[in-house]
Amino acid sequence: MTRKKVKLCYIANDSTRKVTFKKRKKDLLKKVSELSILCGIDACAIVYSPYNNQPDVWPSHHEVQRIVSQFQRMPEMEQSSWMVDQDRFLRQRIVKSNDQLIKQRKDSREK
Amino acid sequence: MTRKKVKLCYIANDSTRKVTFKKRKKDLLKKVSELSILCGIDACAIVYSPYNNQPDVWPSHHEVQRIVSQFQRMPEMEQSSWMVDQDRFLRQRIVKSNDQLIKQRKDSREK
DNA sequence: TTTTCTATTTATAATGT
DNA sequence: TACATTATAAATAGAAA
Repeated sequence: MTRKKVKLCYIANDSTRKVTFKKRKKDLLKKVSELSILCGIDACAIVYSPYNNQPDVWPSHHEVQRIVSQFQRMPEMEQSSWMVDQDRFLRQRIVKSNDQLIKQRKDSREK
Repeated sequence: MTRKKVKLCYIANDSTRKVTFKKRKKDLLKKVSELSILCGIDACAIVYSPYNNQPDVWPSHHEVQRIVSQFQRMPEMEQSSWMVDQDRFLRQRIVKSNDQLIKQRKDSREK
């Protein structure tokens, strides 16, 4: 993208790929942060890599958990708006169950 | 950032904020995609907004589910390596519980 | 309102140390 | 190997349509 318009495909060279990863990951997380602040919205990113056992995330691990569970409460089917009014009872059970999990994790941390 | 070095804080004006959101969200998801392709890694992003009921995500909803469940199986406490060997039973219960939730959702979809 | 334009800032690939 | 520099590509804020 500079000195040469890079082709968007897997970087074969190990050290080049690592350097690119580190730089782009940093800038990506910065962008997530900026979007969230500028627009006052919830956003998160999770980036796995062979260089860390743990993924790099934005914002904190804890906040990602919150946003992710919000995401998981809205099953894929709702997107296409089939079953929207059906199955309400079951979805409520899922939400409740998720809340319990979150509480469980919280308790576990505090222990 | 151009014509003026914008201050990194909540954009008060509604229409400006919406325009900025749409542009930056598009570019953010593009960046996630590029990082993933260039470096051959798993990454995902979830962006909520008041403009859509559903969050904007990258990659597909289904892939985000996969990455997110990978994330959730690695509790926060493991990061700081306190309680790593403690509390194993409880964590297993959480994982199991989570698996049940996923199965529940799957069943719900298939119903 | 939303889209297009563009001056300027930001990101970044290659190179240097 | 990792960090600093720099020339160029990409993103973008504000204005104009």
